[in-house]
Order: sequence, then structure tokens, then C-alpha cells
Amino acid sequence: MTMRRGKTDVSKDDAPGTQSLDRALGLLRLVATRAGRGIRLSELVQQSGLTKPTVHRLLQALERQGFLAQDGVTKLYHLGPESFVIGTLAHERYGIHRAALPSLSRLATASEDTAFLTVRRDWYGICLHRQEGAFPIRSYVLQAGDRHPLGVGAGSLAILAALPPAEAEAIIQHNTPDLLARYPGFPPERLREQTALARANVYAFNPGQLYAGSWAVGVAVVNRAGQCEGALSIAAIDQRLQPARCAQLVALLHSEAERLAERLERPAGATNIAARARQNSMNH
Amino acid sequence: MTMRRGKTDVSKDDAPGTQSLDRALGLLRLVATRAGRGIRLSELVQQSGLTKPTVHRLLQALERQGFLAQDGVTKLYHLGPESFVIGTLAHERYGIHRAALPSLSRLATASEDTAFLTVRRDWYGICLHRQEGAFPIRSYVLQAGDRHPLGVGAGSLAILAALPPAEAEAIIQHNTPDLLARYPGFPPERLREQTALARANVYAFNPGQLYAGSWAVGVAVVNRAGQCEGALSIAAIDQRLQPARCAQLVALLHSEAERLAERLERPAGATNIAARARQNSMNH
DNA sequence: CAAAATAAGTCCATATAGTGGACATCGTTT
DNA sequence: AAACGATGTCCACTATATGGACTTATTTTG
Repeated sequence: MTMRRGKTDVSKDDAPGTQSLDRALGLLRLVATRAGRGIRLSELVQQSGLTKPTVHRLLQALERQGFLAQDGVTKLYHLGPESFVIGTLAHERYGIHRAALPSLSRLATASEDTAFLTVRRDWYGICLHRQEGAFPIRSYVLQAGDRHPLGVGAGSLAILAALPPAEAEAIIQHNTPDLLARYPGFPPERLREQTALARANVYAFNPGQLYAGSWAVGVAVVNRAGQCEGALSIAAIDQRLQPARCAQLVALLHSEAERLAERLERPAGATNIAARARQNSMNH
Repeated sequence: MTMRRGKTDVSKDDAPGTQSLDRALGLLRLVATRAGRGIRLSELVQQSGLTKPTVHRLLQALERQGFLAQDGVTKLYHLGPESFVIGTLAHERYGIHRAALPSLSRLATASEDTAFLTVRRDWYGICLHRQEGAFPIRSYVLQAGDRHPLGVGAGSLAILAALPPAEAEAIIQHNTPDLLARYPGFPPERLREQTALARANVYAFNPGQLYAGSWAVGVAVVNRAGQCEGALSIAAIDQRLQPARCAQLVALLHSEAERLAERLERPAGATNIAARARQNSMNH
């Protein structure tokens, strides 16, 4: 999440020829983090570590191109229509979100708590969707757009545990500095234990480690090829995740994860690939 | 669609301080155009008018950031996971796509032809989704991601006709050079006639003007505030769009457009608990 | 209601960061 | 096995993005 300028740059954006592009896309991602709420220029300056003129200029360009939109009154920056279009078109390849919506609805309705869809991206888990249930006490610990190191949070941990052990270990090692610096509740050693436990249980459990009182359970969505596509999870206050109920919810999650995996096997509107490919030669 | 380098630059990307960013985002958009199919480096070079090293470097950066992904075997560039994430998060603000899917399914099933969702972006109409029906003869004139000047195509024309006349006229004037250069079937004068006709009919009709034999009808999706959010359309071969059947399809489109408009009135991101709970019954 | 503080937005001299011609490499076609 | 077409790389040059200093708008405070 750090984007320092100058030689002290920590993040390894060191490939040449594209500094401003990296910066701009980083900003775009930051705005996405606050999806629906909007974000102020000053906060972007602070979060990115860039100077104000630079941030402003990049935001202007992103807005001109339609990837961002600024509210004329509040001055808050939001995702723009092009972001929506791009994402909609990407759905053809990464359609888990669309496919997961019914499952999330059912989970939220049945459990009355909050259901989440998390996907992996590099060494992080990203919350793509949050579906609230009827129960009146809700935690706002995890919002759509939030990204945490894999293993931090129930859905994220479920994904980590579903990966080949060697890969999971490599990810933990990669994330170690970040974990030590920003996640006091998640020392790498503890993450290893919990990953092993989650692997054995075939579900992940987070008893309020990120924020006390905010508990959650999650299960991975694994396709026929054995690859993990994401995770479904349910968060609730601790009283509502005691063993008996927890087991029920895990069963529910497993059943929905399986349904979702099946649905992913056959992408909804897609025609057969060969026909599509042949169509390409039609365009001049 | 033109991105020439040097002083001859035609497109007015002339705001300073962000040349490479503009170029990169243009490339991202080009890749999105070929969503699902992928696009070659050489084609991007050709389409963008940029040099090969530049395109390559920008693509590398976009890939490093996750907005693009390159197929290791075919070398084709596709939209990457970050594009999907960004778009998913933007859905909260621009959710017409998600909301329209059931309508598109019903339209494709009922008509057996191909149903489209088109949205406006600046002076263009963008095809966001294509839902194929059972009828075996299908045209591939319009694909998800394609963008044409507003008025070119049934959905696009429906949007143009739904705008305030003054705005529509401004759009046509803005697009005039592009229309004359690239759309021989759509001289501005003809577009004016057709817009007026579509406005009077409350549906748009395209009798194979883009490609002979590929006919289509479209209607605008207008919210309670009178704003046009997009358009639904159906394309078929000419034999299947003769007056009697055309009238049927228009009726079908109107009913779906109305349902969609209603659904858009209560955005999914609203905090209202009751509304949320009601949203849950979306699962089919 | 001034005055101070905080935020957004702008300018322009400077050097750093991106550019593209030329070259290297890989895979396919004849 | 030689020619072609495509992707990918290098590096000298200068066009380009940068950010310190400044202005303007909006909110908070004494």
C-alpha cells in the first residue's frame, strides 16, 4: 500500500519507463478501495506519499479518460464510467463475482449475518462483495475493495489454505515484512499454524484477530481442476459464532461453495471457443 | 479511436503532464474492445499509432499492475484481474449491467435472437453485453466492448433519441467528422432524420445500415428522473424483423426496459436495511 | 465576523523519466 | 535452410512529468 517517492521507494515498482503510469494506477486502486464512499485529494496525497500537484495532475488525467469521476460538490473522487465498462468486459474472464451473487444472497438471508466474497490477487486477498443480513449488529471491519495479506481474515485464510503448501509458505514469507509492520495480530508463525488448521478442517476460522469481537468463518471455492477461485465467508459477532452455530454455517458455506464452483465450470453466455477464435479473422 | 504521435495528433489529448498515461489508458481500452478474444501486440501498435517499444513498455507496466494479462502461449493480451476488481467495485455506482442481465436473458430466450445492452459514454455508445438466443443464424456485427458514435446501431440510436434534442444535435455535430470518415452508411443528415423518427416512435430501428442484412430494434431505458441510462436492443437477420414481428419485439423491449428502470431506482449500495433485504430476492 | 487553518487547484524552471530507431531473438512458413 | 513476421530489448537524446512555491476556495475557531 506504500508508494514512496525517491530512492527510498520500498515497493518494487522499479521497472523503468513507466513511473507515472504506476503511480496513476496505484491511485486508481486507492480510489477503488473507497468504492461507493469516495475519497479526498488530501487523503490520496497522504496514502500515496506523492506530492499534491502530481496526484492532482494524475487524477485529472484519469478523470479525463473516464476512469475516475469527481463529485462537483463534495470534490470527492469516485470510480468513473470507464472503470465500470472495463470491469464489465473483464467479467467474461473473471466472472466469479456475477456467479457468486446468488450464493451471497442466500448466505446472508439464511445466516442473517454478513456474507463476503474474497478473491486472490498476488499475495493479497481482496474483498469483492459484502452482502448484509438482517441481524442488527454488524461489523464494518471488511468492506468491498479492502485488501489484506493472504491469511488475514477468514475468506483470505481459506484461500491460503487451499493453495499448495509450498505456495502458501512462499506467500507467507513474501508478506512477512508487511505482516510484522501492519498486522500485530498476525505474526507469520501464527499464520502458519492457522493455515495448517484450516487445511485440516477444510474451513478457515478467524476468532476476532483483526478486530476483537469480529469473528468469521470461510471456505474456499475450488474448481474441478483443483484451483482456488476465491472464498465465501460469513462474519458475525463472537456470540453468534460459537461451535454449534459455527458448524452449521460451515456446512452452509460448503454447500454454496460447491454450487458456485459448478456454476463457474460453464461460463454463462460464452459460446464455444473455436467459433469465437474463427470470428476474429472477420475483422479487418 | 485514433492516437497519433507527434504534432499531427488529431485526438485532443492535449492536456499536459500525462502523455504516457493517456496512451496507456487508450491501450487498455483497446484491449477491452477485444474482451474475451485477446489482442496481439502488432495490432495494438497499428490501432494506436504508437511505436512498438512504447506499446510494449506500456503493456508490460499494465500487466505488472494486473490490469492486463498476457497469455503465455498465444502472446495475446487480455484484461487482467485488477480490471475485473476495479469494475466490480464500480458496479456500486454504475450497476446497470448487473441489473440488466435477467432482462437480457429473457429477451434472448423469448426472441431467440441476440439481445444487447448498450450504454452511453461521452459521444459514443458502448455495447456492454451480448446475449445470444437459440436461432442458428447470428450476426457478429456487434460484440461486447464495441463502441460506435451515438446513433450508429439500434441501441445507440435509441439512446440518442432519448436525450434532449439540443444535446442530441450537439452530439451529432461533434461526431460529424468521425461519421463522415468511418461510417459511410451514416451521414449526419440521415442520423438526424432517424433520431427524429426514433423519438416519435419511441423505439429505434436499424435496417442493416452498418452491415447489410443485420437489422435491429432498440428502446431506451429511462429512469424516473427522465435520464437515459442505456438501451436494450435485439438484432436479427432482415427476414426476422419485418413489421409484424418487429412490433412484437418492440413491445417486449418496452416491457423489459420498464422493469429495468424500476430496478435501477433503488441502488444496491444504499444503507437502508429493508431495501437490502428486498434486493436479496434477486436470486433466480 | 475577522482570522487562522485546512483543502483544492495552478505555475513553471529543472532534470528526470519516457521515447523510438536500430538491433536481437523466437517461431512459423515456403 | 532461408526468409518472413512477430515479440522483445537497448540506450542516447530530449521531450516530458515533476514538485516547491504560490493562489484561491472553503471550513473552523477565537
